[in-house]
Amino acid sequence: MKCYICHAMETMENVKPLLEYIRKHVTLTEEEEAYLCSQIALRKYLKGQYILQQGDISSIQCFILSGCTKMFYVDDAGQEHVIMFSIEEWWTSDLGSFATQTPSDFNVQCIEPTTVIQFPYETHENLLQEIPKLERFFRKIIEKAYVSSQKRIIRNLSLSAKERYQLFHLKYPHIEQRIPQYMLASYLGITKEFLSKIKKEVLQQ
Amino acid sequence: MKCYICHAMETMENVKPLLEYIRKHVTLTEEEEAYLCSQIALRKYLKGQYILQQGDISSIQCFILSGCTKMFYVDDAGQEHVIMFSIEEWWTSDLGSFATQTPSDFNVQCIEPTTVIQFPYETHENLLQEIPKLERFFRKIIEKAYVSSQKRIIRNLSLSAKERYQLFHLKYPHIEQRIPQYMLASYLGITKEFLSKIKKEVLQQ
DNA sequence: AATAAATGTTAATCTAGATTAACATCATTT
DNA sequence: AAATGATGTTAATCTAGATTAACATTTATT
Repeated sequence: MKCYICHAMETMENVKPLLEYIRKHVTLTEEEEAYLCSQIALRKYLKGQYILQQGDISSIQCFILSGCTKMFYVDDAGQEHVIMFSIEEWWTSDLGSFATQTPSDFNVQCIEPTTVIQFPYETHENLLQEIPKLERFFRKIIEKAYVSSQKRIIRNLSLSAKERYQLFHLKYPHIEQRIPQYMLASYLGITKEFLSKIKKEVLQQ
Repeated sequence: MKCYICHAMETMENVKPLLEYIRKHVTLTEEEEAYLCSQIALRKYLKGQYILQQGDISSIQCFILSGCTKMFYVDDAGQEHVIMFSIEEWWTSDLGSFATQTPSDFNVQCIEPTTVIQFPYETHENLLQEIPKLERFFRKIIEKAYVSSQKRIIRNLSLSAKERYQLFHLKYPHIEQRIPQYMLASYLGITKEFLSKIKKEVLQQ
């Protein structure tokens, strides 16, 4: 099978993680996989580059092959609020803006050099109609995202800042290592000064 | 068309709001609609009854025909945290538990006498495979739910309690009228005493 | 009509986490 | 290696919202 992204054999490799990921949820035929590949594109971003900016309509859904992104919201007071981090084998984009084709509330910025597979909106909707199994796949992906979003709401309502930090530290040690501490503080909903204090307390215990 | 729920003509009325709601998103044939109706059930709950209890696996997805429910989480300290209210023309259930068939983190309780249309899990999955347009429909519903969940996270991170109250008051005045104030406080993530104080301030302005 | 249960209010006191500001490290560029 | 910018720490002070507890009002039950 020839790579539909760059038409060369060697970079066929790039699509593999995506196909394997999809296989975990649904089983596509070889033709369907090939067709899927013909509809997507590879894109590399430098550290600091934006995949999406607040106010723009999200035209792509991105599957991360390598790198790390943060999705954040800048409020009226100019304060940044990190909504989520995304790393390899996960999605990044404002799904709301993508699905409804309305201006996004969020920014998505690369905090490492990042390589993604892009699903453009126009082809995405057709693709799902042509391959209902993909509709199923995306439904399941969104379900997962929704569930973790709900869990985040609970955590923010019922845990103290210290407990939230400890949970993150336990669940996502590999992410903690890759992001500056002030961004984690923003994700946890606290100031960097307070996170610094918490971490000291946790270490002393 | 005969009613598949109760096999009587007069209660065919009951399914109408659901069909109209579905029509806003996808177009089903008459046969598809009939088949859908054959797979669902009507259920009435009294005020105070539980549709789902924390720890149980959610076996049904519910579309509300009339009434009002709250979904809430009881934390380790015994504190209740309201995640969402649902009224007519909306869904209620722990989608996470339903989708993954794992024990739920949430309770869903009726705060009014409530009538719902139920989609049982076993038939739901088949239904979606048999009618891919319904797969699409549910994908869109979940997208919507996910988007509002994300928005809630932002609100909780970037707005003060007073601002959150004012927003709720503006956006959901019809819900505010139907729920006791202490439940709204829980939804807003504050104590009932503090909400009482806020409301007084807002009125005096 | 009387009582109990559920809901809402007020005010005093307390605390988790914010703010400010000065300083410390570390990484990058010249 | 000096300098600049990005990141992290510490400590003092401040505040939004929690807690407690007493009381008020509304609604349901006998």
